[in-house]
Amino acid sequence: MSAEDIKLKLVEAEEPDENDYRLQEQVGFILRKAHQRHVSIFAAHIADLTPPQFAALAKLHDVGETSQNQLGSLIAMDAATVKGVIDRLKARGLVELSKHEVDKRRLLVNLTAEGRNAVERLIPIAREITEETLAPLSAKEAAIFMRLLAKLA
Amino acid sequence: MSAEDIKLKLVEAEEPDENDYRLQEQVGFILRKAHQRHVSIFAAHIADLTPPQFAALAKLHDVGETSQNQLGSLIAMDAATVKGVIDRLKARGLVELSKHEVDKRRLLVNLTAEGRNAVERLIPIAREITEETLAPLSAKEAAIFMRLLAKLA
DNA sequence: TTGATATCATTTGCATACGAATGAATTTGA
DNA sequence: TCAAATTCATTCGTATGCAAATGATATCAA
Repeated sequence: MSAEDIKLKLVEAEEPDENDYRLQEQVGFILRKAHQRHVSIFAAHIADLTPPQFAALAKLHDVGETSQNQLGSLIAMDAATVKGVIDRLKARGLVELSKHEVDKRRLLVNLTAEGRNAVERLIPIAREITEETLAPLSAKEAAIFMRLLAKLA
Repeated sequence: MSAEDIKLKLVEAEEPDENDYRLQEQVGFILRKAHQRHVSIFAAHIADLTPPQFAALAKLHDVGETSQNQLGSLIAMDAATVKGVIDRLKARGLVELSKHEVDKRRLLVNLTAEGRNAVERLIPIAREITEETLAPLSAKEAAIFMRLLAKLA
């Protein structure tokens, strides 16, 4: 093999052909699919709430009363998105809103009794959802995966 | 320590307290955040296309003419979603549609010359997006992560 | 052959998700 | 103190994403 051939081979190995882009192997694409699969598993276990709605309820259960924006930042939703989620939870009587006495800009969000009951009933199911989502991995693999995923997010 | 205490301790270790559900540690939640981060990186590099739109173009570039539904299954989009994506690409002149001669139900999708130019120009950038998305991981970690992520998706 | 099924595409309705613009209230800093 | 900057929330527009219903066409099976 000539020096030229070797160089060619190295270049091939390092720089993939531009015409050969494998969508199915790109992180973004697989991340999107993994997320889709999770949402589907979630829906199969909890039909009447979406993952974002449950996230809002679970976080409220965890931290108690918060402003709408603050809640949004805790569950990674921008202001516009969290508003829609909270509006729908409010319409269903799972959360209630009130005005902050001191800072009149803030809208405080709280679980209602019904909302609290719902979260507490659903948390065990949410654990099953996590388990089923990770089911394709062994316990060791799952631990490694979660560590690396957290670094990416 | 009494037998009762030991049993209590074991139960605590195996069955997490129902009141202590850590949203931030659930796969679904982190998956959603990782996906959000990727979309944000994508948008910073490619402002005029979304990841699904690019996926459609890249896949068309890869496989050539396909029916709309077939394309959808190749890029993990249901019929309703892929229709919207293709409609918008068509409106921008990046793909063109035609009817299948034999099977009159099918709508064939093709890249236009402009669409082909766009994909070929963007593929190197898409590689950078993948790289930046995986940047928090070492090369070894990234390889492991991709293997495990693929198992989940 | 034809009736039951299945497939392809479309439409509607609902729920994220986010950028950008707006308005109200608060905080900062010169 | 008071004008500028920031924060909180809302609204609008656009783009996925999916369930369910519908219509057209194609395939299968009795």
